[in-house]
Amino acid sequence: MADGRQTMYRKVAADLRQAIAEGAYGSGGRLPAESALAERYGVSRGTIRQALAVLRADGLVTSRRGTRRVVLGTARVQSFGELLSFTRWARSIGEEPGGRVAGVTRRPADDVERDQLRLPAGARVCEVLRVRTLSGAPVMVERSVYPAHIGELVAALDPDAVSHTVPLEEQGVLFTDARHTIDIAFADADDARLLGCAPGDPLLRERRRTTDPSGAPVEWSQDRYLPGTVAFQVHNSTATGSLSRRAAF
Amino acid sequence: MADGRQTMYRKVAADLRQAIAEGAYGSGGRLPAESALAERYGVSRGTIRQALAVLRADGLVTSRRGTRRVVLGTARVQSFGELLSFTRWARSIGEEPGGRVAGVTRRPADDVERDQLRLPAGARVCEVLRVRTLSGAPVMVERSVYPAHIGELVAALDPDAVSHTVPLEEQGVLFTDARHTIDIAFADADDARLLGCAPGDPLLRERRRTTDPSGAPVEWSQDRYLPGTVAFQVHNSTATGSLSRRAAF
DNA sequence: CTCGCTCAGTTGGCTGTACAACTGGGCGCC
DNA sequence: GGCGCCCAGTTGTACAGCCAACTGAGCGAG
Repeated sequence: MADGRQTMYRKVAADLRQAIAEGAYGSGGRLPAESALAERYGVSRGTIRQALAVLRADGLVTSRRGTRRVVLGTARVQSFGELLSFTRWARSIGEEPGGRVAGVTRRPADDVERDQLRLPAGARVCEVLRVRTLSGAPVMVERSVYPAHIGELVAALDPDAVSHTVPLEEQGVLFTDARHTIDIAFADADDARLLGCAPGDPLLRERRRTTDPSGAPVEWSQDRYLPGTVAFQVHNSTATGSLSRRAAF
Repeated sequence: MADGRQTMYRKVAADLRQAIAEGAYGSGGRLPAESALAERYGVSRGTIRQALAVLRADGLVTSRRGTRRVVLGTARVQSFGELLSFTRWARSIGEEPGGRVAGVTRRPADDVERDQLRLPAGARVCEVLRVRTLSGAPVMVERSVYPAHIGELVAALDPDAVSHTVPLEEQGVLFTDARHTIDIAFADADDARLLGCAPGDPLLRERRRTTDPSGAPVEWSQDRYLPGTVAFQVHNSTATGSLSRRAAF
């Protein structure tokens, strides 16, 4: 995994996460005080607070002034990489992912794409249509739009390659931030053909804009899942919020 | 709003958020250095970093070692209260929310409910079925399950009350953490009758478990939206993640 | 017995410091 | 002109300390 940088607070967070998952404090139980953890791990209280902030953002523990932290749940949380890459996600849950490129189009960007990818007028993009499978069964259709210079890298990959994100990262294209919009769409002719459903059938749609470390958009993708195959789960709190409800356009 | 506690880092975050929304740094532009902001606001760099962590979690700015922060977008982000309360959300986007209680049931909790609300065997719950409207048009059916002691408070409210969360908070029932699971469901007879669609029509489903500051579950709700009325939007990054993809059961 | 107060314990907020890791641009060498 | 090196600038990580705000339990008054 790429985020295995060894800092103290990451190590503490990972250790606490495992302890919680093993039920060391029970569900609904209380964590030791920050000062006690600081002594146990031999670090300052600030470092412990940094580690706990990670767990709080993941929805594993509460945090309230005046009382010790409470364990909220023991849910396994996915890393950013597992969320972004269908391949990594599938493997992390023990499924065998597959994929097949069903079409590559090079064309001028439309208005939405220029806005999302922050491209100048007249810029060209590369769109990849792809069906993704779990254990051989089609599950999702992926329409990814890339700026031309990244699209060339994608188009050069093996059409049967299981993962696109992994080779892209090896070529220096990094994904660090993503904005997801989730709603319902209805299958068009391509969707129906690739997923084996009827045109007009409902699909769970995830539109995603991904950016690299410098904040430059690198991908604008629309994924359509067959109902009953995946669900999206989010945690938020008064302290850390990243989910919002939007009026549909 | 309830989260208006005046701390320095919140004030700085709010000020920077507004400046970004007004385009003071441009989209894709660079923020001043932390040290410069610290001097401008007369606070320490640590406080500035706390404020910037808020903006980063909201997906407004990047953060990368070695270079100044980059403005990712100017999206308006909802507060936790606006997300949790349909009423507050509707008002924040200038729509007129409405609601009508279509049924209240008191019964023993089933297995899922006992698990979600962390109730002992044999505990009873109160289920409220409710249709929500925007400008008079039905948009969503809400099935909320409360532990008995909270359910009594809800049942005592005016059936035509627009908001349930606001009076609940006034009676000391606070919502601070929530876990959302989003997928597709199909309309049953109740949904069809209340929303004016056909049984079997697809609906965007949000299941939500909400907890209070002490970590005790206070609500287990299932909301079903008509397609094309709302979408859910999430931001995540390698630094802060709260979204995950789940295999459907 | 019950209610209210006090108090130790705990987390939130803020300051200040130091060093490590990294970026981007400028400078000089070739 | 093009290339690589160096360096100032910037953010990340960690430490230490202080006070404020709040919780929960125990104690005492009524």
